[in-house]
Amino acid sequence: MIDMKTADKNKLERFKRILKEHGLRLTHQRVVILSELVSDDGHPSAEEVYARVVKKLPTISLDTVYRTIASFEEYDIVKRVQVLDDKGRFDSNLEVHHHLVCRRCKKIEDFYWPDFDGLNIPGGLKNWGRVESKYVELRGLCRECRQKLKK
Amino acid sequence: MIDMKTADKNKLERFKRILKEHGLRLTHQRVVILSELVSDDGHPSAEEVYARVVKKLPTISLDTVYRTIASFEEYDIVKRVQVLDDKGRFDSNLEVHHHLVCRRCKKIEDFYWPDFDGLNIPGGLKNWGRVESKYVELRGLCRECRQKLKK
DNA sequence: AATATAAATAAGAATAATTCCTATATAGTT
DNA sequence: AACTATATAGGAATTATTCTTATTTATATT
Repeated sequence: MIDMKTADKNKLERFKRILKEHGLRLTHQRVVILSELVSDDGHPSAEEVYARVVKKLPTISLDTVYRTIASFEEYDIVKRVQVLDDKGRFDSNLEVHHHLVCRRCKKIEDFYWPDFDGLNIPGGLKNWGRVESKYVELRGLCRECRQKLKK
Repeated sequence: MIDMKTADKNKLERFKRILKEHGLRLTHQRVVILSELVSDDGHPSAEEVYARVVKKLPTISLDTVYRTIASFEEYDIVKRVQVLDDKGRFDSNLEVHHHLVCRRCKKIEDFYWPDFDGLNIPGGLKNWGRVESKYVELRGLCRECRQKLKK
């Protein structure tokens, strides 16, 4: 907390502003959950966030973690990531980015791809409706899992 | 079944070949489940497949549907699709394709995007591991849902 | 600083999706 | 037609998530 990165501090400030704007209370639980989310870029699940938060707030309930993250999602404070046949996970990186997913260990890594971001979507999609975001998922085997499978 | 499209017939033939190759039995249940999957391009969930299959095989169990689809996945007979905070759904379209997803009604529509398929992934990803597939998800509001929200 | 009150929380029950267990049935082989 | 290993049905179990309700607490008000 003391050595928090500037970017993380900015996220916390933005967070507090959003709570105020929407008349949401600045509870101890919300602050701790958000801090854990912004300091963990490993796309943790609700259970994983709970495991970390409970060390600081021993009486917190898992439900509070779920409920809190759900409201963070609603106000665009974090985003949900869903990888095939895995539980829901969360991401506090709000920049336009994409994911590399390992099919074996389910590790999720962020990456940036401006060439893709600039690509126009196929013309034929015009009358589907309104496309709001474009997301790429690259799937494969991460280096560690490749090594393990070779043995 | 009588008016099955040629493409669907081919899928059934490929399916039978795969079963044989792997020493899997050609059960009545597997044939019916596969038929429902190939004739439904709406990306049904296991429950939805079950609801359709049970009309033809009234004693089939939901577990058989799950188990069967899981083995279909294993042998690349169908693919799993996972949309944010929705249940698992299945896709018998085995061509390289991508998805349009409506955030409101969760409808999933296939689309093709050769310009994307030809794009090289960022060089910096070289040492992540082995990327095996590239998948795009366009998210937004479908036309119907846009209309409904305007009212 | 004390009080009021609406919102948030903790704890556990409930639900939904999926998987496991086991006795029975059956596809493919002999 | 009989054999045997695989697959199935049915229900129990598990996992992830959400709901219910009594209690607590953040914030506004006094």
